[in-house]
Amino acid sequence: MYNVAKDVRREIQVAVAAAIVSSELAADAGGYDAHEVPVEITRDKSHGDFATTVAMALAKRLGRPPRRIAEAMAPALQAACGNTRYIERIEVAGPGFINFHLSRAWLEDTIRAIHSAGSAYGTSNAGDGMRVQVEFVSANPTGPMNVVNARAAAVGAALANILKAAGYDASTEYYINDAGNQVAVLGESVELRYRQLQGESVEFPERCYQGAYISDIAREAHAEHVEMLKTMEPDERSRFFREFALARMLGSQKRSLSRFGVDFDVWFSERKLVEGGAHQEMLRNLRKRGMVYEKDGAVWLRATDFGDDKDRVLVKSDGEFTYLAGDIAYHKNKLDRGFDLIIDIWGPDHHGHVVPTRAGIQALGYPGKCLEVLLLQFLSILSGGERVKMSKRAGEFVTMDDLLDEVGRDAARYFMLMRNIESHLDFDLELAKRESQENPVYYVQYAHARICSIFRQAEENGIRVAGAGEADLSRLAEEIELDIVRKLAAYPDEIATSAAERAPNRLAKYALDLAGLFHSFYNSCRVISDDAGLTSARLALSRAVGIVLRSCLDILGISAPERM
RNA sequence: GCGCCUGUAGCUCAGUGGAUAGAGCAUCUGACUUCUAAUCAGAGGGUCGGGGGUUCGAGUCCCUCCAGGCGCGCCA
Repeated sequence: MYNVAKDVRREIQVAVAAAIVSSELAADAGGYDAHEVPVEITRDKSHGDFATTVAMALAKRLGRPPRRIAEAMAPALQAACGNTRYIERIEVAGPGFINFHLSRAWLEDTIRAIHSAGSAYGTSNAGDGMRVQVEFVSANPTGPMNVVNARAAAVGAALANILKAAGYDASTEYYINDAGNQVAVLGESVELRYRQLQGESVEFPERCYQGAYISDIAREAHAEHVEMLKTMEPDERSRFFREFALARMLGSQKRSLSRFGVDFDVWFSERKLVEGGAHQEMLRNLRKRGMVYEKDGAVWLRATDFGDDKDRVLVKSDGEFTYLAGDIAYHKNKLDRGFDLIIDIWGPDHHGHVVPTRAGIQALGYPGKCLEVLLLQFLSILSGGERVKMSKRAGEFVTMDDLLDEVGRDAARYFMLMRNIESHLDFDLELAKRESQENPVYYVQYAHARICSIFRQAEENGIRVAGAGEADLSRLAEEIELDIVRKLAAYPDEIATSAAERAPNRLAKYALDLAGLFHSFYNSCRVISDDAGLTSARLALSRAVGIVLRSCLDILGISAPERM
């Protein structure tokens, strides 16, 4: 009984379906499958605990007003209440809602369910074990991790956790762009700085990476390999700088991500893909399917067959593969690994690649819906009320490490997650640092710390903390107490919805709302009092809130401190 | 020109076709002899960018217009 709301929903669905069949509506409605009955937790508790809009949904089919339909079902439903565990009474309201008022049993069962499920509470099999890969960040290894990467990291990691909690078989992947031209430019940039360090007067072209980190790597190369470098031939030396710079950049990126608390199941190297001949294989496959043709010395993909507005070049007239070809080969590789669904998180500047890439996998014979691309909007950093100017080319970017130094992991994570992914995010550095009521991350963490504090206090006072099974939960009678349990009961739904909508921000909002309810409760009700029975019940409630808050914070990648 | 995203309270934003559109901040008024005041209680504040449409019902879906951001390479 981990998910009481689900049991309630089922009970209502069965009762409604039975009511339709046994009422005068049966002739017109025909059979009605219980699973089709829409049941939702009401937003406003004056409308009862749950409600169905089935009467509105049937209005068209039956050709009568929804309110009449609801009224026709009401007697049978009311009569059926006696046979259910949870439904106490029903009422028809508004344009045709049927509201279900439940007995307290469902709230008390919810608390007990949370205690027995512990950290597993909230999980479901909504995703039905679907194999999903989430690929995110995948930055070019040509500069340090920056704040845009940080948003992608926070969102991707949280999304993967949410999918897992909702019953998807999710794994995370980082694509290392180690094969492209930009790695050569990176090596060249470091080598030129190195030569400048040696006193040579060489020009540093604009196409090279301008950031100070390039010189840092050059200094490291000098410190560690100066003797060896002296003996190298020019070609050999260029190769050395390319590999050395690449290794240093990757190391630095992994270190930053790890500081941020984000790790990946798979680090996938583009170079390995190229060396394995994936591009040629893809091309052979497309040729066999008649999906490519030659024109102007290039090889073109028939992308227009799949909704693109023009065909796309896969092999340039100089014989090189395009970026798109690499992307298609990579996605073919992913799908061949057995994933049912690939979710890519890209920047909005790549949105033009979505249709061509999908066309590519469709041309290879995969359904287009295997690939879902989430376009994560960029963010601005605000400092002193001003937008901090960032330019990738000039190497002027607020780095992930700067952000971690400034505001810390938890605040950074929360701020990255609080917005809808397709909304621009203004990240206010001063606000994220402030330890005050303006800062939502501390608000949530503080609720958790408070709960821990209550249990410490209980222990010091020698109060025996009973399990939820023993506590007399009927003692919870305050409105705020019941509001909290209603919120806790909605948690599994909340995770499932966040997963289905790919919306981690929903869970961040949920955590904030739950914390708010708890703070309100804390200020109006004493948990530990002379009344042992009431104390026991309130401790059980507090523990349930603590379990759910911790679960939310874990999923979002934020720590749940025991003291603050 | 075409495509994608955004437009909701002074500010930042929630809001899976449902009932009287919500929260935080900011502003104002109150609450620490208390299990943590990084907290709470209360107040004010809205033509959901404009206009059409779809239907029992639209902030939500469709069309159109306006405003802002981004993208439209045999670059990556």
